[in-house]
Amino acid sequence: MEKANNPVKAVETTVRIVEALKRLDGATVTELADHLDLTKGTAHNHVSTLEQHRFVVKEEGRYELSLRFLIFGEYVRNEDILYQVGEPEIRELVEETGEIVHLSTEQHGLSMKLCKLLGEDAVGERFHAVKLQRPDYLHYTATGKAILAFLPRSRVERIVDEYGLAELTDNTITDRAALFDELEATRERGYSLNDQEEVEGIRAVGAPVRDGTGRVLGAVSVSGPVSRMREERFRDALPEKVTNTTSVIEANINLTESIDRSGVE
Amino acid sequence: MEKANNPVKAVETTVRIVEALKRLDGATVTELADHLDLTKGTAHNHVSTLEQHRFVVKEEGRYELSLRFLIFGEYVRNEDILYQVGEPEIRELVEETGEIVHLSTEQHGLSMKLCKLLGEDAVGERFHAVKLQRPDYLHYTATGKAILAFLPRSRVERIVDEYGLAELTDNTITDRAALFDELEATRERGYSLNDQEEVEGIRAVGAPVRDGTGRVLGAVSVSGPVSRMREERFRDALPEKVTNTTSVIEANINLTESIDRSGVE
DNA sequence: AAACCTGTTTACTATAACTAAACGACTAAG
DNA sequence: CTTAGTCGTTTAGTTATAGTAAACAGGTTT
Repeated sequence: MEKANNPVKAVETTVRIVEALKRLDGATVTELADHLDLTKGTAHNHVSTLEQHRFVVKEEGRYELSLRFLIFGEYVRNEDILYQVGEPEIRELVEETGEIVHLSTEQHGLSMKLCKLLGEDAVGERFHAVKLQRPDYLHYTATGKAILAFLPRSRVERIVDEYGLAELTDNTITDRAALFDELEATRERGYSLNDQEEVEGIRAVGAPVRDGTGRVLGAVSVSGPVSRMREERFRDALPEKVTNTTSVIEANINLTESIDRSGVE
Repeated sequence: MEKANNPVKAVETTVRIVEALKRLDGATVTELADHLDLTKGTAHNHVSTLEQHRFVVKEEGRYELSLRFLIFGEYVRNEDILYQVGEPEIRELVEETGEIVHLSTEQHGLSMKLCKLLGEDAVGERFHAVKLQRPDYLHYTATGKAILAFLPRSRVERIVDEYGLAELTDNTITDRAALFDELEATRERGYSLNDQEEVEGIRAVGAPVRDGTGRVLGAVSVSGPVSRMREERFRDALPEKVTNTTSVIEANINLTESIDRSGVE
C-alpha cells in the first residue's frame, strides 16, 4: 500500500467530507463541521466546491452526494475487462445453480464486488442483481481466498499486515500460518471453499480468474445455505460448475486481449 | 446554480484529475501533468493522495479510478426514494411495453438516469439493465421535458440560461418560447412526448413523478422506433401506461413518506 | 555506459486554506 | 414588534501548505 509522502491536506478534508456525507446520509454545513471538527467556513468552502463540480447536490437545505458518483462508478465497472466478459458468464452460472453468485476483484487489499446475482432458490423470482455494499476483507470469503491463493506471497503478507485477520464466525481463519496452509490447499485444488467463515450457515465455492500471464484478475463464487450445500454438491458439483465458468471467462479474456494486441478493428 | 465564492483550489485540481482519469481511461503522472498543465510533482501529490484514500488504484504503472466510485454511486442511487419505489414499477412497465424504459431525475439542471431497461422488443432477451452513460440536457428527452414542465418557471429559465438549447435533430426545440409552449402543453396533458427530438427515428413518452407537495422527483419514459410508435400507441396507449406507472410510484412514495412521518417501524 | 524515459522526493516561496468573527436571513419566543 | 437563537455564507487576516522547479532514483532503450 503506497503511503503518499506529500498528501494534499485539502483533498483529505474533502475526502472526509464525502465520506461523512455518505455515513450521515447527507448533512448540513454545521453538522459536517461538528462531526469532522472543522469550522463552518471550511466545511462550507469544501462542500460548495464539490457542489459546483456536481459531486454534491443541495436538496432542501441539506448537502448530499450526487448521482455523478454513479456515472463514475458505472464507468469504472464497465471498463473492467473482468466485468465485461465475466458478467454474461455469471448470469449463466446463476441460472444453472439457482444460488447467489459473486464476481469480485481485489483493490487495495480488499474484495470489491463487480456484480452479485441472486438465483431463483435464493429469492422468489428468476434472478436479481443486488446492491453492492461495502468492500470485504479477503480472508473470509470464497472469492477473497481464491484471489489471495494466486497473489504473490509478499503481497498477501502485506495485506494481512495492514488489515489483520478479523474473526466473523468460529470458522474464520484468524491464524496467519493457517491462512497460508489454506491458500496452498486452494492452489492445489484450483478452487476455494468457504465453510461458514463469513456467516454462520452459509457455504461458498470460489475460483480465481487469471489472465495469460497468470495474474489474478478476480474471482467467481457461488454461495448458499448449508442445507443446500451438502457434501457432494459442495465438494464436487459446484466446484466443477464454478471452475467451468472461470475457464470460459479466462479463455474469453485471453481471446479479447490477443485480438487487442493484433490491432483488429 | 450556486457558484462557490471561496472554491478550494486544491479540490478543483483533484476534480480535474479525477475527470481526466475517466476521460483518458487511466493515466500516468506525466500524462496527467501534460493534459492538465500541472507539474509532475503536483499531479503526483494529488493522485497519490487519492490512491491512499482508495479512490484511485495503480494498475501496472497506470493510475485508474477505483471501484470505490461504484460503491458510492450505488449508495447514492439506493438512497433515492424515486429509485427505491420506482425500480420495481418500471420493471413491470418494460415487460408490458417491450420497449426501452427510463427512470430519471434532475440534478444541477441535467437529466440523470437512475435506471434504464431494455424490453424484449428492444433486445433479444427478456429484459436487460444497461449502462448509464453521461447526463443529458433536459430539453430534448421525454423525461427531461416531463421534469421541466413541473419545475418553477424561474428554475427553468436559469437552467436554459446555463446550458442553452443544443440542437440534436431537426425536431429539437431550440427556441425558448417554443420550449415554454411545449412545457405548457405537457402540463395540460400530464405527460410529455418526444418526437425524434434527441435521435432521428426514436419517439418517446414520458411522465413526471411528483411528491405530495407537488415537487417533481423525476420522470419515467418509454422509448422506441417510430415504426412501433405510430399514432394510436404513441398518442394514447403508451401515455396511459406511463401515467399509470407514475401514479403507482407517486402513491407508493406518498405512502412511504407518511409512514416515515408517523414514525412506525 | 550513457542518454532518456519514468515516478518520486526535496527545498523553497507565494499562495491559498484555514481561523475566527461577523453578517444577513429565518424561525421561534417573549 | 422585538429579541434571541438558529442557520449558511462571507469577510479579513495569518499561517500552513500547495505548487514550483529541480534533483533523484529506478527502468528501458540506445
